[in-house]
Amino acid sequence: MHRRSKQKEAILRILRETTSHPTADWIYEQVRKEIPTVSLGTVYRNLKTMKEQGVILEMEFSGNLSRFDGNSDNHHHFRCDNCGRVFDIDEPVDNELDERVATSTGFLVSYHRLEFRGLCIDCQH
Amino acid sequence: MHRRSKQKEAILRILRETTSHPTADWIYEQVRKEIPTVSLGTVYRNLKTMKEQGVILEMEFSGNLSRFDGNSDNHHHFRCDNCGRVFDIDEPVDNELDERVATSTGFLVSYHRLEFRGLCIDCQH
DNA sequence: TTAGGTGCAAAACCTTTGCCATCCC
DNA sequence: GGGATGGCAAAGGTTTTGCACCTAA
Repeated sequence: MHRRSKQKEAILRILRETTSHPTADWIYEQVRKEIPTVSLGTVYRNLKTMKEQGVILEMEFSGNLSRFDGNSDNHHHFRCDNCGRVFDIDEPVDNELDERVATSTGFLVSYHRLEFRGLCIDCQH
Repeated sequence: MHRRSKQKEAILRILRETTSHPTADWIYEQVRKEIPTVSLGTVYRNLKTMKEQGVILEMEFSGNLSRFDGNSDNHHHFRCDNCGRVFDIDEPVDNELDERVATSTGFLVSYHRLEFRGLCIDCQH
């Protein structure tokens, strides 16, 4: 079914080694340092596959380009409106919220995403 | 400074008349019904301007295409993972959350966005 | 052996932009 | 009149895809 390849493994490792929520292109540049012949298409293909398998998280809510997160646990993000960097926030996830919304709407709520916006420390001056 | 045009007024009116959080292209199609010569570029230009002025909200977190919201008050959204529709959720906004995160991170937190995911009523069967 | 993965390049998509005509104020 | 706005089309940038070749199982 799923085969291993050094490209796929490099992509996942690089994603897990950083906390910077990189874009596909950034990941491509990093992979290229160890596999110079890798193609951008391969990076996109693997990111898409891993996202569908729940191995990684695609952050669809962070601006123009998609960003990826090697940690697929449910956690929150802070995005700086000035420099665009994304940080993990360890505020606990409130699952009661999902239940309240499920009750009031009749929808089946599986999870929620929380994104804080503002200015990071570096950009407040 | 800012002049009026029937294109701009039509775009804003259409956006305010719907609760469907449309894409730029959907808005373009609607505007075209009353102004057949309108161009997609004009729709994008005006959406961008209104977004910068805070008149409308761009929902950057809803999938591949941007979606727009004629209601710029702070409120939450539910996105159906099956049909992709976006609904407003009237769960109250918790401003304490922003303060907690500000305290623990040192960031300046101006607001947060909350997006629920799951299946809407129509897609549960 | 062979289904799945890769590289490459083209295509597809969404969004922005330059240029010139047109319209408001 | 003169700056703001629009129409058109081309450019830009990101993501997807078709195809021939390669490779892990």
